[in-house]
This record gives sequence, structure tokens and C-alpha cells, in this order.
Amino acid sequence: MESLNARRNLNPLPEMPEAAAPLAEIFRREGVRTTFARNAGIYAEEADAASVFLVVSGTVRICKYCCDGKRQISAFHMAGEVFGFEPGEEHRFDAEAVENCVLLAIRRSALVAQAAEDANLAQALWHLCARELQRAQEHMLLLGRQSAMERILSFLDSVAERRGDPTCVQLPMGRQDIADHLGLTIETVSRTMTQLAEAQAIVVEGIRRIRLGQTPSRLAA
Amino acid sequence: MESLNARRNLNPLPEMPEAAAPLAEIFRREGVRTTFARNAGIYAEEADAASVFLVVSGTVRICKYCCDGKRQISAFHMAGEVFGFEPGEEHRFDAEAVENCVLLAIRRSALVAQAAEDANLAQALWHLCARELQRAQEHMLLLGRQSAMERILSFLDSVAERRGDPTCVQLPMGRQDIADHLGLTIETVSRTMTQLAEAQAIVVEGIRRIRLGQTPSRLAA
DNA sequence: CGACGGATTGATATAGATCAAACCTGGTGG
DNA sequence: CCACCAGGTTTGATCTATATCAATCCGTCG
Repeated sequence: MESLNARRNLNPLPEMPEAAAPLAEIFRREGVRTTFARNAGIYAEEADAASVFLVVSGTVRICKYCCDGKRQISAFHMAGEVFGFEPGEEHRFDAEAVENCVLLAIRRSALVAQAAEDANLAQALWHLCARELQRAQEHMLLLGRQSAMERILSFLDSVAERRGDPTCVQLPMGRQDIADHLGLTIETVSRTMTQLAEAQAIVVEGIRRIRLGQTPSRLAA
Repeated sequence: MESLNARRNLNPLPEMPEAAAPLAEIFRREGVRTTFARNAGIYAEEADAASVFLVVSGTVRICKYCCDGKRQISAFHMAGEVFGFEPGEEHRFDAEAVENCVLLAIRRSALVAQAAEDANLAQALWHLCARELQRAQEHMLLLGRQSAMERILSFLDSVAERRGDPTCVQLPMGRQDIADHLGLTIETVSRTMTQLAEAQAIVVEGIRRIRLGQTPSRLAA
């Protein structure tokens, strides 16, 4: 639809929801441009939560490792999204670059200080947080109650939607990341996708380029 | 209408974290006391998000039903906790009374209006939300990556902690609610608890009264 | 007492995990 | 220009934790 917008990345900020305007303003004024290479760590669990980030380009994963090495990716953040803002002094999750990323960083303390003065900003912050919570709750439904096939389909749909083109997904992450986000193994992700392809619910145009069938795909599967 | 039905709350409120002080103040001043019987609906998905609630006593479950009737309980709220505050105009989840509940209700619109003036209050709101998000993220790890036994143990621990006594849990909810919160079936919850009892990790003192072993219970299991 | 709504236990089925091998594909160096 | 390598991915064979289906049990309440 609006593929034009996607091209306009010459300048600083990607689009953000209007509610986040005061926040965007701060990033524009104070943001420090930082880049992270594919798979680089942005911050680690228990690290000082000193900065808050805005994704300019690329994709970030927020994840947690179990004692036994299992990993759960609670969210991916893409262009225009803010992450790393937590109420405590320490991060409780890791953030890592899924692909090469450009981020803007601002100091958390500055943000908190300004929010104490500026009710508009404070409101933007809770909107941000509430949206994240909403996603998290939806994701719990997926993790707790959906089959592998349902998980893959909703994941593809949601990425397609976030990316703007509802018929074709360009996945920024590999299969292992998908598995760790959906609570599956990489083998199950792979098998399920081939099943979907055989059932013509999707077309695998490239290992990371998936064309989605019409919405009835869910019904068919 | 409120002037007639409203019984202002004169009694002390349950304890709340200090960060929530401005919010607590509003509930104290404007909260309308409401009661809900066991299993009563408090609000439904897509209902107008007109009120925000503080639990005075009892337990509330926040849940969502799949098309096929499966249910996921994303959270339980107990005394001192606030729920029902969402950024949109509509609820995206159901709230139901797990047991007989006393709640205080305030108007969402009033809250939003005051938050626009009072940065302190706005801050309290995002703290509230951030804490909820944090819980949700921890819960995703549980749903995505833990075994039935690990889930039951963390659940019991977390309820024990919230209730104040780390060695003995009084469960306000039945087995089906636990199952729907942990992404398991009621049979698996039941079987796992008997296994834990056999392994002496817990003692089932009554169907809803569980004594917890020392923390090494996790290791043993 | 009898009945009803949880809860537990039992027998079996199965989706997804695990272990293991083969298969791309893009990059490197000969 | 091609052979080779390495990472990620797919496929195959099997195992197992948990779901499902079906009784049975237990405690509470009329």
C-alpha cells in the first residue's frame, strides 16, 4: 500500500505512533546514533539500565536465557520502536541485534527527569508500555494455547502487518530466533513451514521471503 | 448515579507499593466500592473500558478465550493491585472474579484527565504498567520454555511470595484456573502436584493449602 | 443420604522434542 | 572458475512429555 514511506529512510527518524510524539522529539534532540553488528549484544540482563533506545533501522530481539541455556525471545523491535525503558535500575532481559542495526540512544535518567515535569511525556511513556504489555498478553495466548501451525501463521501475519505488506513477509531473523520466540524448536518451525508450503498456505520465495496466502490460510490449516 | 450507590471507602486500603501513592490517593478519595461474587464477570473483552479497579480483597483473573473455547489466564490480581487500565477505549481481555471480591472502581476518564495535569500520577501509571509488563515477560519464559513441573513450582512460589508467607500457599483459585494460567491441562496440574507431593517437595495440607519445601525443591525435581 | 462439582487416577494417543544426517548457499582461496 | 568450507536449514527416525478420553474419588451442601 504505502510502500513509498518505506523508502524515505534518508533522514533521522522512522515513523512513530502520534501518541509517542513527545518521546520522538527527545530522540530527535538528544539521541546519540549507535550501530550494532548482527548478533551484537546491546545490553545484558542485570546491566545498568542507563539508556533507552529507538530503532532507526534493523531489528532487535529482547530475550532471556534459562539456567539450562534455553532462550525465550519475548519480543522483536523494528524501525520506529522504543525499547530498554524499564522502571528498575537494572535490565531484566538481554537485548541483541538480530541484523545490523542503527539505534538512537538517550539517557534513561534524563528521560525520567523530564517525565516528572512533563505530563505529556509521561503519558507517552505509559502508552508505550501499555502497547508492549498488550503484545505480551497476546503472545501468552499463543504460547499457552496454540499449536505449532497456529503459532507460525500468526507470527508471519504479525510480521507482515508490521512491515506494511500484508501479503509478503521479509523476515529479518533466522529460524532459530523464530523458534525461540514461538516456544518451539527450530526443527518444528522448519517442518511446519514446509507443511504450510505443501498446503499452499504460503509460498517460500526465498529462505527469508515468504508470500502469504489469503487470510483463509488459518482456516484451511 | 454514583452519589446514590457510591459508598465511599473510609477504611484503609490494602498496602500498595510506594510508587503507586498518587494512585492510591485517588482510589481513597473517589473509589466506589463494588462487590463481585465468585465467577462473576467484571468486564468483558470489547466492553467499554470505563473503569479502573483496585482489588481490596479477593482475587481477579484476566483472561482471553480462543475461538475454540480454550482459555488463557494472563494474570491474577490480588489485594492491593490495580487492573483494567488500558490505553484503548475497549478492553481486550475479560476480567472475572475468582472468588468473592471487593473492588474499588474509579472512572478511567477521570484518571486520564488527572494524569495529564499531574506528572506524579502519570509516573505512577507507567510504573504500574511496567511492573505488569515485567510479569508478563517472565510468564512468557515459563510458557515457552518450562516443563510442567517447573511451571507448577514457580507458580506456587510466586503465589506464596505475593501472599507473604514463603512456606505455605493458600490458593484462591481452583485447578482449572491454574491450568489455564500455566498453559497446561487440569489433569497435568493434578498429576504434577501429586508427583511433587510424593517427592516431598510439597505437602498438600488441603486441596487449596500447599506447604512448600525448602527452596531446593526446584533442584530436587 | 444422595448428588453434584471439583479433583484425582488410569489408559492411550499424539504433537512436538530430540538425536542424527543430509542439504543448500554464499563466501574463500587455490 | 571451481572446489571446498561453514552456517544455517531441511529432512528423517525415534522418543517422550503432555494431551485426551474415561472412570473413579472426595467433600460439601441440600
